Amino acid sequence: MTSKATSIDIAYKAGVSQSTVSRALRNSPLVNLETRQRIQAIAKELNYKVDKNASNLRTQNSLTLALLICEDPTNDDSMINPFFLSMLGSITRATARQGYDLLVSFQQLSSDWHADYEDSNKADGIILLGYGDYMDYAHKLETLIEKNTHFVIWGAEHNNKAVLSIGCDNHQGGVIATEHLLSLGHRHIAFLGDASGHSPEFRDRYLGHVDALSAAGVQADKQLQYHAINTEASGYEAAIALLDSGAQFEAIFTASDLIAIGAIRALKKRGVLVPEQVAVVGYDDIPVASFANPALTTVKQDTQFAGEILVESVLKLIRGQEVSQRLIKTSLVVRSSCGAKVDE
Amino acid sequence: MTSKATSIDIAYKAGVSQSTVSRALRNSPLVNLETRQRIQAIAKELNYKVDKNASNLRTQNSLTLALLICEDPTNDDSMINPFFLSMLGSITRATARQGYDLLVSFQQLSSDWHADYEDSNKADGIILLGYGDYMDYAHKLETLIEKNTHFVIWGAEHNNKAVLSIGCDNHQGGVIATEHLLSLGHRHIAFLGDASGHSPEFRDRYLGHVDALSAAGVQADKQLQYHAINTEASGYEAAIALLDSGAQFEAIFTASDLIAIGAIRALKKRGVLVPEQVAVVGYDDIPVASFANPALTTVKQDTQFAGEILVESVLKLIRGQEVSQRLIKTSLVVRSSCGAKVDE
DNA sequence: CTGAAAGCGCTTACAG
DNA sequence: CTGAAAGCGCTTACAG
Repeated sequence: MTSKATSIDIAYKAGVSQSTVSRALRNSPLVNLETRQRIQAIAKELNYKVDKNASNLRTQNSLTLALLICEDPTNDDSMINPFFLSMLGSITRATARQGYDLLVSFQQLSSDWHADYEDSNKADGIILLGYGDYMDYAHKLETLIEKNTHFVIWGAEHNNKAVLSIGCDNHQGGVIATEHLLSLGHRHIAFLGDASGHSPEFRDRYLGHVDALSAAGVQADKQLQYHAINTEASGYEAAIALLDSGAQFEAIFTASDLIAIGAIRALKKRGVLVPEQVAVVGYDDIPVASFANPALTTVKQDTQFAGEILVESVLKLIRGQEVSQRLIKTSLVVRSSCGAKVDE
Repeated sequence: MTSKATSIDIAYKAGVSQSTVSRALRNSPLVNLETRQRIQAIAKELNYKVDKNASNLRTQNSLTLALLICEDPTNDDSMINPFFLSMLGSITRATARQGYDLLVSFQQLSSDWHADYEDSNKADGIILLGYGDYMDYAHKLETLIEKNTHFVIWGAEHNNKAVLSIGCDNHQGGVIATEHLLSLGHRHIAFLGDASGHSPEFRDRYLGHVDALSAAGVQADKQLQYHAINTEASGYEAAIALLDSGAQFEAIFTASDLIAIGAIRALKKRGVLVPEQVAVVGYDDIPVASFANPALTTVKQDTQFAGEILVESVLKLIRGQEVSQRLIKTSLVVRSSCGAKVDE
């Protein structure tokens, strides 16, 4: 292996000073165009790449973003929330488009992640993707704020105004899902998901659901709300409990697709036809949703767009520009699980 | 924001030289234990973190790995191969366990990715996750080899011996899937997937399939092999073509779960019962597999283990240790789509 | 338009 | 056991 070329090697070959090489490679107009091109040609020929560590050290930035995915301790290690996986994809792409690199890390709630990345100059800013209950790590957020870390957090609006959050409008998502079921004539609509506030996103979906019912003159029935966390198994159990309660219902709105898929499995197990006897609407539009049987009608969170906004926002923070909370609108993807007519 | 503490600040506070601080923080036994602890305490108090750029520049390594996921141009942007997503999760974890950071990037075949990461000292080594046909970028691999980049590639064994590949034993996977179907009494088994060699992994699965048939005294029927790429839609089409051919078959083995899910959709559409009339076995055990209806019997690639081996291998390469090609055994996950008896 | 020089914050021989 | 010093490879004021 011939050792890597440095700017000094190029300077030598081009017969100029190392400073000029550095300027030329950054395409500085200070350098004579012809010299600039000659230097760039030599750099290319020697397969030269600027040493990131050296330039970062000098400029005190890293052109890198860190993505911390905070895992739900209630989930087992092996399975990551598919919704986050979509986000990961779009964030990766958005980051690259902005000329930044992306450091990815899964974090246990327990570990000492706060601030490490920016303090060690590994990243200029941090994007946090976390499960429901941000209260659990409020303390860690405090530390981040205290240290003036540039970070943005995905999810519900935060009560600490120093925290910039970007998220989809969960209330609105709950509204459109419920309005859709109402428009299909359903009046007894069950809700499967955590409505306790432990998971602010789920709670907002539930609140949207309740508000849409009220707006239609339907009183939400507390007996039709069953607790579920974001897993298929939990959705299954919640639906079984609902079924066992003997309550009357013609539709189910779930706080997530995973819950919906579990619920559908429970309904099938009990011989209940979906959507003929019970209509189901999920939330997230994860890839599985379209493969479910029947294909799941669901509230789509635009991960593509969300990833872009998230990246754009941290970058603004880093550059000291104005940024503000932002709620992204959701949309309904109508498939067959709700009983609406669609071409397959 | 109080500006970040440096080792000099700590030295000042501890009344020692900066060199001693540096040694103490790396826990060098050269430094008196008591002094060492005092320095570490001060560092903690000041929330000091070693500047990565400075230490990397000095030591000429980055303690960072890069994961390049090469996307299949035949797939649309939005959907990443779910199998890769699992791998991403396990690689991220394995990397962290080794004390390394992980840079993640999705790469278009077209772009100029080769070597950038290691040349610019952003990463010490590279893990490549790519779709089927590595021949398409053989040239880029050449460049990597030429530059003595430390990299390992996921997938089929490579004909260039300078390339280290780690992968699951696709031939064996094809064998166990087929043996299982044979054991259930099926003799006319269709194969859905690319068998052309354009995708070496799919071809090996096919070859395993053919060999298992031969071993059982069954002649593989070329009429029962239909081309499909790794998407649900392609699986659907292949199954429709198979159905339309009028050929007789009681089972289908597909080169991937996505194909299997598409095939099941096609079978249902045509009123064919799975598994009663046609048994289906997939490949990958992606998360969707267990939610499919019926739940998919499939060949599981142990992503957890694979991620660990992949990371371990690049690290060995980086350290100049001995490493060799490695084939990881697959296992069969029996669910209901094959008609075998299982408790649900 | 170009060059000499300082310095980013570390690590590590070298000397004691 | 500790310190003074060099140097990793850049970028960028400063001087011309």
